[in-house]
Amino acid sequence: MEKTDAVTALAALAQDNRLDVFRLLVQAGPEGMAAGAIAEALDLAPNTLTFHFDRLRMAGLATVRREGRSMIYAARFETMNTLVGFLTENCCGGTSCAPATPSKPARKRSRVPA
Amino acid sequence: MEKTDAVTALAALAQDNRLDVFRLLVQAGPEGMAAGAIAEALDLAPNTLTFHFDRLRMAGLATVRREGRSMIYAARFETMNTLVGFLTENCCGGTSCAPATPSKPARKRSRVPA
DNA sequence: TCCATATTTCAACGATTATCGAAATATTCG
DNA sequence: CGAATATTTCGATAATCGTTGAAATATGGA
Repeated sequence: MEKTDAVTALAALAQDNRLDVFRLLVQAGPEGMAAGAIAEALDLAPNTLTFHFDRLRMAGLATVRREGRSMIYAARFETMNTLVGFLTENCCGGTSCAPATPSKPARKRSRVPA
Repeated sequence: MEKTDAVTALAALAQDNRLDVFRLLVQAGPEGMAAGAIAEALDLAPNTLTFHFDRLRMAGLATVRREGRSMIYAARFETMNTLVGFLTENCCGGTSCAPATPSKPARKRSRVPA
């Protein structure tokens, strides 16, 4: 991930309403949510919402698809994970840094002992 | 973590020079770095840098301490980790989210928060 | 004390941002 | 077709942002 992509993604999340939208999408899961449903859930004007959707989409944090009259938005989880990795890159000069970092190489599920 | 704290932290990271500063601090580790050293490393005017440090500090992403004539800034890792947790809260409605490609069994990577 | 170093404060400026209202576009249904 | 629904586009506006230059503050050393 390029730095400018990271800045774009962070900027997309760094706004009250947009963060609400994104978190709602995250909770909605891969199936996403109709723009109208989001507008109602967050009490936002539809045109304002379009503006925010654009930002999220440009940042690679959301996708759209049309379904009848509705536009269905969904979170792009992969981008978010990449972003997190970018932030913690070379953390503490490469040495393991004390607190519970998500960049840690996560314990592998132990194989079934022979 | 409150939503407004998350927005503040994200906004603090959502700027080219500030993201550079933060990542430099992350890589510098808990001991931190002198303002002057950062200014030199990133080629930024000292007053501009002070402005950015303030943002990072207000967002809880950095700390300062004086050491002689220098101000030593260090990253606050805990805040960053909390922020990441906030973003992925209730991911996919609590069910394990299989990101992006449902076709492949997907390599194990980021852990799904409980 | 005086001087150099290191950093901060302040006022200004152009640029970007989020929101609004009104009008436009796309889709479905009768 | 024409009406209703769902969303987007456009133009305007106030607010916030990042940078600059000049001046101020704090520290350590001669």
